[in-house]
Amino acid sequence: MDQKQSDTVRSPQAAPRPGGRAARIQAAIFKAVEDLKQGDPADLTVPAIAARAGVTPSTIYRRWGSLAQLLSDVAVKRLRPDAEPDDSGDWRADLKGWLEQYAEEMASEPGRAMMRDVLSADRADNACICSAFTGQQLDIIRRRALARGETPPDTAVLMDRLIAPVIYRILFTREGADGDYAAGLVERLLGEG
Amino acid sequence: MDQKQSDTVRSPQAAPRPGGRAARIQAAIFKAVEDLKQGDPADLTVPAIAARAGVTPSTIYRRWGSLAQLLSDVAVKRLRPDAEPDDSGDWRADLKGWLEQYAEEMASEPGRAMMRDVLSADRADNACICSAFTGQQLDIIRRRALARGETPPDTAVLMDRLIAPVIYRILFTREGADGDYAAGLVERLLGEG
DNA sequence: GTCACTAAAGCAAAATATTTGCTTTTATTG
DNA sequence: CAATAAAAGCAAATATTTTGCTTTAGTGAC
Repeated sequence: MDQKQSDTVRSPQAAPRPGGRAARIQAAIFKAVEDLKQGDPADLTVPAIAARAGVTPSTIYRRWGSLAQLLSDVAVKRLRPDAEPDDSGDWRADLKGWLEQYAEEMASEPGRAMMRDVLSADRADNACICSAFTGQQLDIIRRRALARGETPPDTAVLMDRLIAPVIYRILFTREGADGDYAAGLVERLLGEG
Repeated sequence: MDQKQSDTVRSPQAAPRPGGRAARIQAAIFKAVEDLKQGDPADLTVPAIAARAGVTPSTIYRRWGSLAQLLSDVAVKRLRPDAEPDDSGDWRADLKGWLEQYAEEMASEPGRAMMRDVLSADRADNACICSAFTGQQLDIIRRRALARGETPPDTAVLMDRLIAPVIYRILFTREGADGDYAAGLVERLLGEG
């Protein structure tokens, strides 16, 4: 009861009826959001998105409940990794390269916007999903290392020592986190013995 | 131009005209927010806050620009530390105790709500301010240690190794961060040599 | 295929929230 | 104690969100 309409709003990802129309409309709405994100942020409203997607606003309110939740779902979709981390045979180098790129992406204006969107959703699920994506990428690097008989740190340690500081600085400080900072984190972690 | 009214909205903290009325009204509005936070979150609207504070909604919109910005300012006010960390003479113990308490506070439902509020503001300033508060508390502990000729880690290292992981887990994972987790972080950091 | 069934979309009216122009009040300054 | 200007009040104009009801279109049984 603390969540308006909580019983009628479903996650659009796992629609119980994913037949043609629902998917088509969701795609149109997501595309409209992407398009409108290019322009003035003040124009990123539910009525504007609905108009551009050729849909009525109540469709959006009924499916997502709020603009924040819709933006959050769009952000998660875009944050889903589209490729595995590079594999050079040297997991330390791969890890450093991957984290540098991750930091730069997240610190960029679009990256920051996506994080804000994910975090301002009504439900907290999406933030967990993003974190899981990140963990999966790290796991890929770790598994390769393990397969070669090496002993990379646990995923939890990587999250605490690499991901958390990068994200914290982006969200909470003016300095942010660039590639050099990220590289420094990896060096400090791996150079400890 | 990318921010509606950006030229007419000031930070209420640093009002250029802090004479009696402005302060009185701000206090009434902050109090109204605190009060309404007790009840159904759906009732935490600008008109409701204005009504309870005995003020017209346009006052709030003109001063803060949006509900999100107002909630963010309220959260920062409440996040400002009200006391120095305990001083037992043993900075390691003080650090651990302080972080345990910090983690519990931030992981609590009110703590999470405050973080969400701070991060969903239009301006990013408030997040930086919160981080600065935290840094100041850590600095107090560090300075005591330094005064006794000890060598605590740099503040930046404490932020990366202790604060960032706690906050990250609260924001992005289901596990969250309890006192034990926080204590473990301190032990890992200090137990390294 | 066609039919019944139901989830989801459309539509439009009602309810809320936000913005804005103008007036009034009240700190601040000299 | 005026003059000034910042901030608040008021109310009308906009914009948004919510809601009840109707229509459309996937799904599964026959």
